[in-house]
Amino acid sequence: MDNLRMTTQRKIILEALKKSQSHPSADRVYEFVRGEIPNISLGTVYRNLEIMYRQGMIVRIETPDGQKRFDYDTSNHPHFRCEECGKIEDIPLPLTAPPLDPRSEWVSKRKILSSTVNYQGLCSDCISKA
Amino acid sequence: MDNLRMTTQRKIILEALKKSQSHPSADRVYEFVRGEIPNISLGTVYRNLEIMYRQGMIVRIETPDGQKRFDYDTSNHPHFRCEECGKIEDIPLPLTAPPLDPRSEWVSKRKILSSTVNYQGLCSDCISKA
DNA sequence: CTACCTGCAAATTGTTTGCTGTGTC
DNA sequence: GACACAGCAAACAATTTGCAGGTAG
Repeated sequence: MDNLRMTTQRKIILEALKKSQSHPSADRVYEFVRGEIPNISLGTVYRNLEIMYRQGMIVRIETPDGQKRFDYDTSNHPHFRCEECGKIEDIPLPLTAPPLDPRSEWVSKRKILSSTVNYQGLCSDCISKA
Repeated sequence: MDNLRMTTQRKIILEALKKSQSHPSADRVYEFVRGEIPNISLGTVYRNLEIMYRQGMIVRIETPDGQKRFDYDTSNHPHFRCEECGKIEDIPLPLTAPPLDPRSEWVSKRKILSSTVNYQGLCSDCISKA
């Protein structure tokens, strides 16, 4: 039941993510992949992104505009989101969330598994447009 | 055009958020508010949450389960999300994202406006259930 | 009195799912 | 050859929007 198959579709979807710097939405991935497999279905794209996400093969990013974005890079790295155009970029600096003191009472009652850091602002494109 | 009115509905929605510790979704806010104004419409709740969010009166939180949550506390504080039950809690510790070095080339090309820190794991309820 | 706002319902948007045939391992 | 997976379309869930009447300032 957990036996993954590397179908042509899955391979190309993963490839699309790998090539893209832009953390595309399912929709964008669909558009791209249709260049290679014109009759692929949107459902297949969603299904594969979900499966690969659950496998930990890719990362899923929540956004304020209600569309999930996907990232090929599974290393824990911070994202920067442009508040103007919505673009999401990787921040190429080693940054991690401050560690939670395990001796604190609040922390000791919970099990902390992971953390994420995000920055927002204006990207270089949107700055030069303004 | 940016002239806000404090209608009964808006007041009660804000009140509901203020009372709630649980970072409710629009749906939950709707349920609560119906206790006071039985014939309020869900559209009104959405409209008001959106307006108040845009005014900076409240905070909107993205979640992996595809429902936005809202927070009365607009101070920049970290959230903890339980991966089991989806509950979102405020972390009562002074924690901020690491500052970005403005001298770095990457940073200098952008305008950083804000940052958020999030932690994920298991809440105390879900630990004791396991 | 003037727009902003409400309730209602219909429309959109993003995503999921049931079905039936297919291709991977 | 079994069983995960594809395509297709219909179903869903969260949120948005058009309209006509109501109300705060």
